[in-house]
Amino acid sequence: MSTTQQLHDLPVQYEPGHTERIIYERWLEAGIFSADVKRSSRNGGDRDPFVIIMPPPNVTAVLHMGHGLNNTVQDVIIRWRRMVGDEALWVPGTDHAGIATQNIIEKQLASEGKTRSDLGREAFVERTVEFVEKTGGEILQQLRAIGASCDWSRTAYTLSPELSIAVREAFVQLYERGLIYRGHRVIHWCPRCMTALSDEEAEHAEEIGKLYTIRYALATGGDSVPVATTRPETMLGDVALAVHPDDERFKQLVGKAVLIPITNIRIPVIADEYVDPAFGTGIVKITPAHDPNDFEVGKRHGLSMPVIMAADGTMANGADADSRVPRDLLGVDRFEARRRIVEALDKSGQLASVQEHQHGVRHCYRCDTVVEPRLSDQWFVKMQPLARPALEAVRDGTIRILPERWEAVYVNWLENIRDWNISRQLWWGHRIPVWYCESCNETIVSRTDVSACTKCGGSVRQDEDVLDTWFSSWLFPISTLGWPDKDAADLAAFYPTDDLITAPEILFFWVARMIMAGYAFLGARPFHTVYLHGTVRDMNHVKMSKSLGNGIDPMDVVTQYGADALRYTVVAGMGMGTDLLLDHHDLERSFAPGRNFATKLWNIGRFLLSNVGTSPVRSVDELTDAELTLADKWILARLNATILQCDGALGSARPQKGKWSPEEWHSGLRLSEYAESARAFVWNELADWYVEDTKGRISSAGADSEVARAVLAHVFDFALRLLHPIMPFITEALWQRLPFPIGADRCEFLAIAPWPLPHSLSAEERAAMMRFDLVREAIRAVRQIRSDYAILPGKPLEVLVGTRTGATLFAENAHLFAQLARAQIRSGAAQPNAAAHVVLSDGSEIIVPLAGIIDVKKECDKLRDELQQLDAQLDALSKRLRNEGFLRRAPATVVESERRKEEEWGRRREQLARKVKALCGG
RNA sequence: GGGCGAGUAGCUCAGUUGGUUAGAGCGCCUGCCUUACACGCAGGAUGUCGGGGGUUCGAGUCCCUCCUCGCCCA
Repeated sequence: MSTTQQLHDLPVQYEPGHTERIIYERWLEAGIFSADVKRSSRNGGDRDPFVIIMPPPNVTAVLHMGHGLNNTVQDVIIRWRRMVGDEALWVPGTDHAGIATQNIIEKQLASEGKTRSDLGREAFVERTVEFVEKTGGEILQQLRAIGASCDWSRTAYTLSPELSIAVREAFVQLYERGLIYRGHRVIHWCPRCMTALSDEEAEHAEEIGKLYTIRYALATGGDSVPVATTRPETMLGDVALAVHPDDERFKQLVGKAVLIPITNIRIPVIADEYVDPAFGTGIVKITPAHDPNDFEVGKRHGLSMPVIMAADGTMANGADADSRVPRDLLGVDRFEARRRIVEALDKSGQLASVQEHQHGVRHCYRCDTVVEPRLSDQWFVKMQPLARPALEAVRDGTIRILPERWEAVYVNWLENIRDWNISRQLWWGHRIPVWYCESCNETIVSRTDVSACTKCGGSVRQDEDVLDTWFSSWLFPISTLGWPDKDAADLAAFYPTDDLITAPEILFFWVARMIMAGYAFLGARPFHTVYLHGTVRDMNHVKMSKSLGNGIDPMDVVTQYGADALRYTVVAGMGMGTDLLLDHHDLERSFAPGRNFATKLWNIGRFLLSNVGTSPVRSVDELTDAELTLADKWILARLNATILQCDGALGSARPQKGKWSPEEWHSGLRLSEYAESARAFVWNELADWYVEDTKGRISSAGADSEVARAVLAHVFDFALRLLHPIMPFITEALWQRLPFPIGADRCEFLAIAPWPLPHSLSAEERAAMMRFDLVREAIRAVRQIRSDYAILPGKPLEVLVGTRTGATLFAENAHLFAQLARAQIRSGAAQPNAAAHVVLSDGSEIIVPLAGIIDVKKECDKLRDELQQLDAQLDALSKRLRNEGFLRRAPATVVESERRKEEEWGRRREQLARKVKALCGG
């Protein structure tokens, strides 16, 4: 597709499937997505680097609309910066997704009647690697189809050898700095995934459960003590009952002993501030191994901590449990055990009551299984010291979070941060780089594999567990650029990066932790902007997901309507931070905005091709003021205004002084406004007015035809540049076919063509815009009359413009009336009662003689309505202008503009009143 | 229970430090196959800015209060 040979036949219909594939290939061949360290200004080059690190999708994922939206936003931004002239780098990658991937392989094995222990660790990992190798790249391939301009040569993978070095380095460094430790405590455990989870991975859900009140008999006989619990099965692990020390009701109980129902194990009643006297009966059971709060109570009181459940959630006698679990409950699932225990309590009369009870229950974020609190040994990251700089960076404007309201959520989380459990009892992931000596119990934490104890030379075994996947992804901005290699060229050229674009759901999981890692390992922010976009939902506002069956496959959309249609729809439909609503039952309707606009662009292109042709045009720079028509000046001024609007909506790409000033902070990345500005210009101004205006001019040979061709080609060129980041394919396809001035310094691709530069509007341009706007108002008035009286568009009309304000202007632009309203401008008078009348905002009048058709009553009603409305407004206005307080206190400029308004409105009112009198007799 | 946020046209949302007649897209209604485009063109309708109170010359915008909803964290 050099420049001209394919121009001649622009198909009637745009064919995205064909065009997009070819164009993407051409971009790849030209290498325009690859960043060069030498061009980065941090490396002595002449371009500012602009870097986005992609939130890595799961390696096993296939593209869904959430990815579609996320990556479209990133691509829009990176393409914009590339055109501006930055050394743009968008690093793609995938994430090994420990739990999710392991679950897939385990499911496969289950269908073969096997478990992972049947295979053994090594074979299991091997099989997973094979699976990932086969299917892993799919989502990145799909991203190419939506136009993602990533630097594929830098594709990263969290489990690659390079990134694994970073993971080990991070672990060892933090350990050496005392920020990683092994802890024995109650953590969140998923009995289905058979692994520990971090606080963030155990999601809260409000549920209606049951609150059981159970009678614990006093060991001395006599009364029983009522205890409320939502999890009666944990009773088997009780080591005490507790009351609040100040609770007068139960003071006499403290120090006495009670018997656990069913097992009759003797436990004490203790006093602890933790107990909420208002909850339940005011007496709670203490099960230190199965509740984090009870664990703290247990530690305070030196209680034993019997574990009464196995890892898979079945009842079992674990550490310290002796034989607390009765034989008939051994191996029984926790929920079944709950049912049986409740039944037994009911039979023995120890179940006092059962009430409905709303409470928070945590679920595994990967499989939704109810999480079980469980006492175990895990590795933790001490978060408070890491959080401090991350908090400071957002507070002082080093990093901005958009939309701003998420900043409070971020701050709130970091202020109450808790230590991060990074151990996962999985096989798929980075194995924890810790070895334990079998002889002397030494713990060895090492960057390299250890084969013998460094202290006694004894044999060692490596920790069985792997690290939380987020422990590798929190390093992504530094590890993908080469850390921990301090001499890595990418690190020098491209770190810190610029924007991080993701969904709010992973603000804590990932974003906050990346910021901490940036400061912890490189002492610098990983990026200056966090852009959190909304969620894709269906028409009932339910989050789209494959499993719910309300998903949309972006690839279907690309096939049917093209990537540009998808991208435009997504960008235009998504205000800052707002959700994107799409109808999965009606793709056509959902993506109509993008598809329709793409078609519109295509047709403008077809018009240009057939009317402007392909031969070179004059350069707009050499067009003189005298050559340009009012319409030319107007569209050029509007183009300039549109560039300013787009730039304004996109905002400052980076903080000018290192930190974001409040103005910069609030003005950035309003992508939907940028899209709407560009669209409105192309459609409502260029196509609806200017293209129509040029039709007559171009078809008649002569100098003016050349002027119109030049302006048309120039304006469309720049419009395509403005739209390219949003709709890269169709704009590139059209741009390649556009006529250019002879000798123009033209890039090979629109994708690397310079972003338009605006200038500030001159007074002359402003005047041209105002005059043309009046012409447009007049033409609209004629069209309105046409519509009011149902006069077919093709039927010519006569328009009388009288001798008032706009008359000369309208006469000078008679061709516009002819082209845009099929109206002939005439001077002279008409019988008032045989014509339709419109009084324009400046008092000019449009009179269309319509003898025989005119409905005088209708005309009068219309004019009287307008007059009445105007009078009401003038009333309010003059009241304001007679108000002492207003005149004294309002700024002079406001008062002045109100005065001017009164004058203008007064002029129009006068004209309207005259009209009404002439036509309606009063 | 704590924190954050939102209620503006049928729907999704803009509305910059208070200052025109409160806007946009989609949808809706009417007419039109006007030689780039019916995936289009032209015209049109639609708001007690959640309720109440206050500050002010002036409130969608600031303050108080109530109602409704959402999110995050216990």
